[in-house]
Amino acid sequence: MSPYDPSAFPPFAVTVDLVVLTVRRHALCALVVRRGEQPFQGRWALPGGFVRGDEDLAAAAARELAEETGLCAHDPDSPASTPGAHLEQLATYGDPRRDPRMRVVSVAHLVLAPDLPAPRAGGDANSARWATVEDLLSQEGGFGREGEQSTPLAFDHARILGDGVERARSKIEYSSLATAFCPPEFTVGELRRVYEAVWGVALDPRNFHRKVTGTPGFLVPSGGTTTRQGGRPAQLFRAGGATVLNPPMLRPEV
Amino acid sequence: MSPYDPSAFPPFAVTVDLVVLTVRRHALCALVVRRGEQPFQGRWALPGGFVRGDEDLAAAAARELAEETGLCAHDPDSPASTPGAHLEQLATYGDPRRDPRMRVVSVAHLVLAPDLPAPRAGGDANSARWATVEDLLSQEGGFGREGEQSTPLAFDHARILGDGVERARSKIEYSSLATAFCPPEFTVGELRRVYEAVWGVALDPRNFHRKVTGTPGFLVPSGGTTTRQGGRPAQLFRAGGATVLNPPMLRPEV
DNA sequence: GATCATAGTCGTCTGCCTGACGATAAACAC
DNA sequence: GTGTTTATCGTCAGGCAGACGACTATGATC
Repeated sequence: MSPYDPSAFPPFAVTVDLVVLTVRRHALCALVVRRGEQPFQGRWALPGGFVRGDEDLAAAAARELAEETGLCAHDPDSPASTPGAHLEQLATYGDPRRDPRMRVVSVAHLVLAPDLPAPRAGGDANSARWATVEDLLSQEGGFGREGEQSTPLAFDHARILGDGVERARSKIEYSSLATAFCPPEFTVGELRRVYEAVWGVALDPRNFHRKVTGTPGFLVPSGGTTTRQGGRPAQLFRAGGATVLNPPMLRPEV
Repeated sequence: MSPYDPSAFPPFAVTVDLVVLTVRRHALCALVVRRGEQPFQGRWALPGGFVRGDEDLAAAAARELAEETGLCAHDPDSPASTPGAHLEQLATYGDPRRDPRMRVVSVAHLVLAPDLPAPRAGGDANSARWATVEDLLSQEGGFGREGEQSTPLAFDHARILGDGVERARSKIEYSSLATAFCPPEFTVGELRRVYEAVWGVALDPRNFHRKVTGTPGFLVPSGGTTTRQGGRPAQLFRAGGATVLNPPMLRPEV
């Protein structure tokens, strides 16, 4: 058979889905959009869309991210534009029955962003909002506290979200990525609250302070101080050049 | 526009590519096949092929693996068949120009296998062989020692292989996956040689022994001993139930 | 202004883990 | 037997982390 025989490579639709995580009010939150069309019409889903014919996967993810949030993604693998959020490929989901309409392979991406203003609705999404990961992944499917209908996420998005959250929880152990959740300048306490929100545990402020200030390249003092968290003024830091944390910052065991 | 408008989702071909790693003669080796057709005809490439229309990604990877090696993959996410090799999704590569013929998105998978007999040729591959990762990733493109032509891997397969090797190097730090390179029963020394081959470093036999035998659930004694490595008989072990190593087994720093 | 609550920062102590390395044990080759 | 190889146990010092005491500097409250 000819290598161009179409029957040799059944056509797939390829999409990108985004797990956009942030920390708001001491809770790990994900961006979800309400679906405007079938299937799963009216249900919440991860933002995403089709990859264009001449577009790289990371570019498609960055485009969708900008459409949904206005964020400019910073892909470490590509020449950096304005750094705003961390973007990395997460995993690819291709179960033949994951979309009832047709064969869709979705390349999920993970975005870690600082706390953002209210999300703006994207092109084909009725509305977008932040929801706590806890609500989204609870057995009932979430949003109880806000009075929303308690439905699980569309498609296999709960699994994708779970994978993204686990990736984030694991990556902040041995990388400096937790700073991606922080504004450009932040205090040690703010960084600690990021770890606490992502891991869902309480950390000792004194040991945490010793650890992060003692890890070379993790934090560099920016000179100023702030009192926006109350209490004694805290020193302001920026993310240092280090990307890997050695030794790592291990989660407390259960 | 209708959600079924074909122009909304340009068709892609979806393939799986395999990074099959093993340890042979104290060296980390990867499985490569010689391409029988254009493009890159005659060049070495990672094994792989098109995903079928009704096939899951992991199933496609397991099928290609069986076709190339006869190995039965053990995907931890799916109900285990005969455990033979570890298989996990690695990453997805979708640069629009990575295949000159058409738009191909390739979902790469990583396989860790014990030392195998000589590979058997797959369906559309002229021949298959093991090559050391060092040779494959050297600037010249490899195979100098064997007298082969010194050409780099086809497509973007050098990058995929590099990503797979780095994943393997990193994963054996904090998981028990190094046992996937070993036969069902193995000695501490054999396991140490796996770490040494994958990381490319020498490890202290005494500290290594203390570490792996002291990590709960990593190794369970199988009762017997062997002297197949020469010297004093060594106790035989099987892989224990633990999948994560706590505390991890960190690579020595450079 | 004194007091309190809050948050940040510096130290101490102890136990665990690791790297370096000495010593012994049990096989094989000669 | 002697030497070589590999396996295994032990010791010791240094580093790091968890637990926690102490002190500092702000705003809030009385």
